[in-house]
Amino acid sequence: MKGLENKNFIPNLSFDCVIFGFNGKLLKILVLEYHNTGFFALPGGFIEVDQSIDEAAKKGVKDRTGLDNVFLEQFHVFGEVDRADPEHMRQILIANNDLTEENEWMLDRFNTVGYYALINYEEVTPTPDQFSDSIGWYAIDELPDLMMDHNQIVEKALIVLRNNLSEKLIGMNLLPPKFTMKQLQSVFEAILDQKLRRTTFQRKMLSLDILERHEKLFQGKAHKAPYLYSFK
Amino acid sequence: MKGLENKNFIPNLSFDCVIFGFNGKLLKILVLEYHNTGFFALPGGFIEVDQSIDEAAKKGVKDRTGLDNVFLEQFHVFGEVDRADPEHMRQILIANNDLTEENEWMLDRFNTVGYYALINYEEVTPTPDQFSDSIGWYAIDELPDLMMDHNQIVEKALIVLRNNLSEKLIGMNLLPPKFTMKQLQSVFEAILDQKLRRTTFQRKMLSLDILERHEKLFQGKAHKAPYLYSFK
DNA sequence: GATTATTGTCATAAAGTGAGACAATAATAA
DNA sequence: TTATTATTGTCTCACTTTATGACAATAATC
Repeated sequence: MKGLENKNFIPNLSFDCVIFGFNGKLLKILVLEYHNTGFFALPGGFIEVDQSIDEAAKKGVKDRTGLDNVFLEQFHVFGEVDRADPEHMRQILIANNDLTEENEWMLDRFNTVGYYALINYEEVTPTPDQFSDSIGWYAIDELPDLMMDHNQIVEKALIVLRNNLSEKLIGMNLLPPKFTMKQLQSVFEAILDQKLRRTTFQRKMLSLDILERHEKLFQGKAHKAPYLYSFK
Repeated sequence: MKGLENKNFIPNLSFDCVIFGFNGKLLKILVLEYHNTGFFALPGGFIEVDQSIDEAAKKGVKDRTGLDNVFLEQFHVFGEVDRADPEHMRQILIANNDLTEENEWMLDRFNTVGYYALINYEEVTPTPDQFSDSIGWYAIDELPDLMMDHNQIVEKALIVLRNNLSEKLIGMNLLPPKFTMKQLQSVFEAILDQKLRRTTFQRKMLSLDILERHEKLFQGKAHKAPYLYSFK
């Protein structure tokens, strides 16, 4: 199998990544479509015997997005006995001519560690993995039916993201290094799925003392030019 | 091996539990001491092939405490390659006369799912597992050196507990079904490791509308008797 | 029956948030 | 060149929440 040969993986354990991006309007995630099966799935993979789970997930995100140094955090382990139907994996292996004896371990029960990543949408070149022929951005409320329990994994990731948004101040990971206050507000609104009050939002963000204001203004629109900010 | 024979476990994956209790003054956790090795460790175990990770952890807590229906939640997966020194496990197996060929899988790399539990200290009868000769409560700031990365696991559990305390309102799980406002405040103070203001705390708790006040008062002290409350 | 320690509640001050007003200004239209 | 438009940065005032202290109520003890 391309890419998996000569590697030793830990059995019964995988990782799956909910990779969030923001296109200026909508919160989106990266979804793979597998060859000839019509299955949609989250980007994921297995853990090599001499690789930490974090390293494996980090490499997974790098391979699918080209990005290094991304905000990436595990959020939950999904450990139900029958969370993954082995029949799905069988069909994927068959579609790839990979249903060999040495790959049978992939049909076993799998526990998976869920990770979520926040990335700068503009910097990404999505790249399919060896099983899939397409990878693309899907708005969070227009996801296709995903394999196994991947829709639930996304749900849980969203809950955790919403909880951590204000507390950990991670929203800026979805934006370019320099951004306007309005862009930042849009990120919060997209994630929380609610409108926020402009003046209150601005006052709060500034009071947190985490933003650096740059004198260089963002111009090009027919109105007062807003400041650009970066994360301190 | 007593208790493990005839069972099929998932390799390379375990769980460990940080079981919190509150004795009225201090926040404590349950720690095991292993036979003849002097090793201290968190209660934990392996996951059977037809058992979810949650079920395994739940059973682990039941076996060590006798308690069912306990607040129990996973908080982190520890997946570093060398987080567990196989030499420790080897010594434990030797001390138990269990270092057989069929137990060699226990010497392999292990990823572990960390759980934390909050229990009513008074209801517990701590029970050692088959490898350990003692189990006992240790104050959170007087823990012995634990095996492997178990001290770090406790650290992380504490951080998560502190974060979730106010948000998820889980503090009452450390108390008997009926408790006074002062007891509840003591729990918060022990977990957060800081003094809280009595009137503010009381007003906040009552405003949350999660407590039921009972007319039956707690008596026995030389002052006005406080109300008893229970969780709604 | 007075004393003591602690409780339940209120009063006031301080801090934080909601909601709108208004001047400033970059591009566009006149 | 000047007026218009849309949006930004900031301020104000009302309202809500939190901090802090005061005080009466009361169960056991002296």
